[in-house]
Amino acid sequence: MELSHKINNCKECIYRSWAFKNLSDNDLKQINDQKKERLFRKGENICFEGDEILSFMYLQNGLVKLFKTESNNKEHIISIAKPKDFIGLLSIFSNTKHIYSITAIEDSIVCFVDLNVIKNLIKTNGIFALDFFEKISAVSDSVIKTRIDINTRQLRGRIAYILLFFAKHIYDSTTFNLPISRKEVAELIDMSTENVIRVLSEFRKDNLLQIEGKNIEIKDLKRLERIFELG
Amino acid sequence: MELSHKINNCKECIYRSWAFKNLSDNDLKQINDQKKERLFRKGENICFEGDEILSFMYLQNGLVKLFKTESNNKEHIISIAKPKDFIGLLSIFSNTKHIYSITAIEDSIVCFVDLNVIKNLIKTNGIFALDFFEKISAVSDSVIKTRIDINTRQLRGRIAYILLFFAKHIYDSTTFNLPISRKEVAELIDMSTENVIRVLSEFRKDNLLQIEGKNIEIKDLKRLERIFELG
DNA sequence: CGCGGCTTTGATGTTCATCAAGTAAAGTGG
DNA sequence: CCACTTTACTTGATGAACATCAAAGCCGCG
Repeated sequence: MELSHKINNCKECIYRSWAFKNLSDNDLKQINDQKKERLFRKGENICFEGDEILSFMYLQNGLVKLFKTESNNKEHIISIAKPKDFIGLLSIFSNTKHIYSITAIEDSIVCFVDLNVIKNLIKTNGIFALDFFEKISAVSDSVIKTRIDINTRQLRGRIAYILLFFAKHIYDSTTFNLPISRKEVAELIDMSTENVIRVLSEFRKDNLLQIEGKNIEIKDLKRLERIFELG
Repeated sequence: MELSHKINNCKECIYRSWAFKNLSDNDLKQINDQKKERLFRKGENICFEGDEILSFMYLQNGLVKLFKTESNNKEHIISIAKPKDFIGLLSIFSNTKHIYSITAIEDSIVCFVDLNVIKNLIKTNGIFALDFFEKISAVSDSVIKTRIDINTRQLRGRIAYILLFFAKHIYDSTTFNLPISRKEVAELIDMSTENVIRVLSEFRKDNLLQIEGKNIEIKDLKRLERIFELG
């Protein structure tokens, strides 16, 4: 990952196409003048449950997890956000405090835009408002869809899901380095760590996967997809 | 329920406070002129998965369920919407077709507003845009939170959840008529119909509930809440 | 080097879905 | 309105899916 490349001008930001394509130079300047970019190292916290929401947060690069700490001190991962995702979900409009914690699971660059600036743009630029909501709606809908996909399946289907998720949506390759621990996989798809490991081993023995620590190669994509489909 | 009372003027609609409080008389007229209200009888379908999205739908009265039909022809209920909820979730901004089906589980009045009128208002009335997104964000966030609440609990906790949901959020009473069948409860909280019945019987035997068919009285709210908390 | 957290495998018991079978309730057509 | 059919409800018995416990190896880190 190229982290030394610091984007200083929104106008030239490669992610501008996202929801900001219809901003005038003037509106864009509003964002550019006060936005802050920050690099978070793998494992670093970006925000905590209960923190005041001050910014709209946009993931430029890397990978982060949204999670909740349960009463028994266990963590439950809600979703994994990838580049171009806005992070923090919709609570930024309906809450004053973050309802989830966010941590980088790979070195990540997050762009912070003052929430008031965004709100002001929504008020004054109708085209932007629609573009913007189209995008953030898609993210929220996909979180709901994912939770259902996971919870209506049993263990093998869930593991298949998460492997396909990383292969297709994150790394666009059948070979990748799993960015999270077995324990975190468990927290993400609601199963025990032991069973995550067991099912992965089973898949390896069945020649579906090749595994060396965090390094995973999907050797039979078709069959893995079928396991996902069948639940 | 008073279904003969047809609301003809948005200006006097008791639900106007919702997200439409800051509309000028002129803007309100735009909505009023083309909105359509319709009564759906218990069991009637409001829309199907795959239908084109033409309207913003707002539940004035009654109760509806959002669900998906799985490949094995089983239904999976995503959420139950109550009066003042907009129904259809956020997909209305990021999709052209409904991703869930919606059916009335009690006689319900739904108000349909042409989606283009809403989009136009978002474009031209910034205050409205913000009010509006604040409300619909809250609904989406609550769907996500609910799915997590349910799926991180085991059977007794899930049944406790659903009983408390109806008692607190829908009927505001510890005595109520369960509007859905045991089977639908099962589809909503991801468990088998038999086990829904079993846990309900168990709660009855433990003097937590009194049950006569669909009629349920919560006799020990505190203990039910504790069961929910403990999972 | 040693400690704590992650990983792995096996053994055990719990939770839960499924199957079966019967009763009650709710539609449906004559 | 009644016989008939279907759908909902209920309970028990069984086995599958899964979490939990236990023990040991591994790895990174101070």
